[in-house]
Amino acid sequence: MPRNAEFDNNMVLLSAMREFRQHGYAGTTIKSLEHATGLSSGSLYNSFGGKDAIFSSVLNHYNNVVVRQRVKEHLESNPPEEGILSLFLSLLDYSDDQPHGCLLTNSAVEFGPINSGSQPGIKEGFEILEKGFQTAIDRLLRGQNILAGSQAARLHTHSAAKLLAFYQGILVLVRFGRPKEQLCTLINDEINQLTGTTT
Amino acid sequence: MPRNAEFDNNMVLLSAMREFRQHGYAGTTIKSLEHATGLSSGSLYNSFGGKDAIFSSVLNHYNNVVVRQRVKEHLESNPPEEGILSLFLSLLDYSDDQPHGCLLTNSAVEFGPINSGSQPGIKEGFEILEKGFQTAIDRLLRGQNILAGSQAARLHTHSAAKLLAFYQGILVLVRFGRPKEQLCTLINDEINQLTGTTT
DNA sequence: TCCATTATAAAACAATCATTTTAAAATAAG
DNA sequence: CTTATTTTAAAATGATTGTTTTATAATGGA
Repeated sequence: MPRNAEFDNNMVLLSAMREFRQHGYAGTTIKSLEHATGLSSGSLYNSFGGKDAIFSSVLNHYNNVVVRQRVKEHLESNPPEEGILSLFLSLLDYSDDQPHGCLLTNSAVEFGPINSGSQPGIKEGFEILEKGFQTAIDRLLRGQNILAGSQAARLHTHSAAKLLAFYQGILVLVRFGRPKEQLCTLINDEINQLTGTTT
Repeated sequence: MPRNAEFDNNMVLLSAMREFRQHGYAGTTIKSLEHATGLSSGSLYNSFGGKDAIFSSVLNHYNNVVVRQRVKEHLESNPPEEGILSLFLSLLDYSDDQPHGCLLTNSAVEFGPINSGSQPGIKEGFEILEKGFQTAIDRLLRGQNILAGSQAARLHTHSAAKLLAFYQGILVLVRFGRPKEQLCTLINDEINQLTGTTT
């Protein structure tokens, strides 16, 4: 076989990811991807395919290096109540001038219920998140010796979905530009209420 | 003065609103607006200005006929706990095949923290919502005879912001296409937990 | 009626879009 | 070294973008 590519595939995906997170799918052009990645359109089309395919690869990469990483680092750590809290607080870890926002949230909103089916990575990412929340909650209940079926357990029936909703809401507010301090206290309040003993 | 316009301004704004809610700002073209409104681009530019200006008018109209209307109908009604619940449940009132999503949520996510400043209507809409939540919570506390500064009151310190976050999260999940039934039980759980007596 | 002013529709416009083609440069295998 | 194959960069392509221009139709005020 002749000639090897001159670029690092992961680096290119990372650059493209930043671009899509900031400007969305429609707002990102091939030209802006050329500039961001340093590759010419020829190389981009040669190694990834069209814009759709690039986005698919980016989304897949995002699920692997961001979403799964977050779940593993926070939601599978001990103790679960601290992990859940630190996961949410990690959403505020961005350079103060421009929050990048979540590619899953942004894409789900941009594509809508009809077109989001064309990007399976969105649904996949949501499932990774929700399952992560579920396992954390399961461990939380077990740690508090709460019997399955009890009233205390019933309070946590849909907690995974609730956490997912709260998660998406926070990311909308992050993307909207809410001050970090506000979101920080907001998160502490909400998570402590969920994980704390019945106060 | 000569000749009057042949169209109803509010009808045109309503059609354009549907288009922007479904496809976003970037995903909506002048051609699609021509088709949706029945006007030619000439008329659109003549009466509203460019695409930006059309979107501004639509956003303003959305705040007036959707957001303020929702706040007035639900959050200023009695009793407040029922109003808050019915507000959230009203987010699920759409024809089953295609939820339109919230123009504020969608726009905040699409524009991002940098460009959203160019559309003051977004910030304005968020403020209308949050103030509505705040007044409802104030009335709720007063109705429950909860003293300001008490521990019970402290539980509700950031409730308005929390409700706003939950509101945005639900709308992301709506836009993502989550089944209504799931979101319905989710909403009932969350709001009852907030408004219910301390269980 | 006549005219000044506006609304309307269609054509025209340049810029930008995603994508393809072209041709030159590069390299692993023989 | 050769050569077949691939990467790469730049130019070219056709479609679509937002916007402007043009010409025609319409109407309130004099």
